[in-house]
Amino acid sequence: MEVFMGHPLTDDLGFLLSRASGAVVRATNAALVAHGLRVRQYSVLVLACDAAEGVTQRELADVLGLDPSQVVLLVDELTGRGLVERRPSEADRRTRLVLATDAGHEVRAAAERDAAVAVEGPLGLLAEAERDRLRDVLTRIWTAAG
Amino acid sequence: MEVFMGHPLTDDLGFLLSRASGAVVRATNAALVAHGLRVRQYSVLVLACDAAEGVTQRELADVLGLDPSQVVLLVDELTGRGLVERRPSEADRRTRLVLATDAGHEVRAAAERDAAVAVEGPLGLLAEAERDRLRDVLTRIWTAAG
DNA sequence: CCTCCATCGTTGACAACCTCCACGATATCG
DNA sequence: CGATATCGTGGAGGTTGTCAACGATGGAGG
Repeated sequence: MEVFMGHPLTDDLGFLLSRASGAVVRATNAALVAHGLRVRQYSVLVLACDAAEGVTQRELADVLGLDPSQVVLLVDELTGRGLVERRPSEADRRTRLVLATDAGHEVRAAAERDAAVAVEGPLGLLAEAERDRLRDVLTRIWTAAG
Repeated sequence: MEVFMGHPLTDDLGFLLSRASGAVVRATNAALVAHGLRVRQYSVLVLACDAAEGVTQRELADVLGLDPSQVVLLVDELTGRGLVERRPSEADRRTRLVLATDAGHEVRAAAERDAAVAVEGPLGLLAEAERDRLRDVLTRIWTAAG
């Protein structure tokens, strides 16, 4: 593998980004199977759990960078497992608020613990200062891309 | 969007990683359509171009983190467009070396230029020192994940 | 009030991608 | 020679990304 170090491709930030991202996602997914979740669903669950008043599906799509049609399916799966529920909004009857159930909060807490452990593999040897710096850089890349 | 800053999810490195990765890949793909390529094929082409003696498909799979069966299809598409060719290896007749054609080298050079421009959007505002640091961190994440 | 236009959720379709399993051909080790 | 491993290939099944259309609702302007 060292043969490829210094290679034009392995120096490419885009390539490194997707490679690292894939590795972390894989590790997280492996940890989440125990809870019957994939990263995608887990992300929706977390956002629903942290929004006391609920989240609209449009907001979920914007934050996660997904097409609204994907959010529909994700929420469908989560409601099917009784982890979240859709509630009509009184303010805007076009939207449907997604709220986490009690079971949803429990699963989220358990999954969050396992996911954190799994991610220690790829990210464990990063110092806290490095993580902060990485967070900052990645956030800037994201916002710059619009 | 600012509503979600400081949120448990938007602080998650895995989430930020896949979000930033997706943004860069999208931008790169948009730039590559003009050359009839996607990032995946482009990566294979680059590796083939830079290996004067050719690359085995196994090596491609390892470097790119892909299943060997995916590499087959990618090389098929590139050969179909006349950008690379498969040549039997004399040393090991199980393997087939992938080499870039003259047309492949030309397309690679043109695509590389456009891709670099497209990526300036998401990555442009990073200082050179930051890019180096990011490269280092991402490489370590990748190798740590095995 | 009413009309025009934007937005939200939903559905459907299609291409791309990932993951796993199995096979034939070849290499390597004992 | 024989057992085992590796390389490329093919195929199946599930997940993701992207796009177009639709009904229902909201909002702005006449």
